[in-house]
Amino acid sequence: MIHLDISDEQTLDNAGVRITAVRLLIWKHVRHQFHDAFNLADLEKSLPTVDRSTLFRTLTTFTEAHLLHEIDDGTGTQKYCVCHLDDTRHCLGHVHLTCKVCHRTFCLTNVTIPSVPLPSGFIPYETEYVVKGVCSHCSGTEE
Amino acid sequence: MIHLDISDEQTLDNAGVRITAVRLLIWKHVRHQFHDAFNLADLEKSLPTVDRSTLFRTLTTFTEAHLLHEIDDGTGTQKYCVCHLDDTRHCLGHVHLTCKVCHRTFCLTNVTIPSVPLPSGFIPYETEYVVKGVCSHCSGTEE
DNA sequence: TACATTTTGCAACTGGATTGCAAAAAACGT
DNA sequence: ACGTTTTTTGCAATCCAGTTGCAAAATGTA
Repeated sequence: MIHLDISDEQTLDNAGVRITAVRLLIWKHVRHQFHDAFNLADLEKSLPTVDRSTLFRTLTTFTEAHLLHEIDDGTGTQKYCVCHLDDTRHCLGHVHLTCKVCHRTFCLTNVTIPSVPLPSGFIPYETEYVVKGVCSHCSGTEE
Repeated sequence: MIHLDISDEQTLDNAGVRITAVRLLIWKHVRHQFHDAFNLADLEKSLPTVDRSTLFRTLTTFTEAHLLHEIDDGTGTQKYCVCHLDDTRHCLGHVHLTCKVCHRTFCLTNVTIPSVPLPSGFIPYETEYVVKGVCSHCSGTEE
């Protein structure tokens, strides 16, 4: 989870991620350019100077450091999203919306996943809750 | 959704799927061999006489005819499961469990997905609810 | 500065999904 | 039943996202 009042350098350092020129570039980019979930291909397009494998490894590093979280929205490609909340609730599990038209994915950071009764013996670790539909932008119902 | 009291031929016919020798072979196989979710690779292994592309296209045909439903359990490969209930609830959405150890996926056909408040303007179509954890078999808590 | 460690770029590879196309099978009209 | 049309199947090739080995570059450390 990131803090708004500290520098990007501090954010990486706090998360235990060694600072390099490339990592800082990538972090500033995902932090300021992407407002919803993005994937490796998105990042590749917008940062053509950095190699795909480096982007991939950096995303993995950031995810392990809890600067990003991974989303599996069912589109077949792994997506990532900046952890924007200070509390741990965010990364424990929240609802995601994915649009069948524009293929964008959004986090409902304020909605926690309702639990369901599980069969005895099954030990849960994490839950994925994804609503597929059409977003307000694509449905034309935006204000 | 399939009915227990009719023949496999009837099942395909009722679903509007033209009957061929290969389709009947595949249907009998998925219907009687797999008790939980399976993927294309599983089917390939157990039916080596049928080509992968045919299996793939047949799974697509069956899914479109609502004989199977697709599950995205986050393991990275598309899974399928026979629709075992007579009502429409089954294919509308139920909870899936996936085991991090054996990578098997199970349907909780009797548990419907609890709904959450959605932002106005978003039009929902379907919901994916997957609990990742360790199944009773792998956790050693089986009876 | 010299050396050790980590990160990066390149290229190659993996694995699952998917497609073009010709042969085989099934459906159809007579 | 026969030839004709349509659909299905098998094969091979391709696509694409993700991933890895390795040498070069960058960074950290004495």
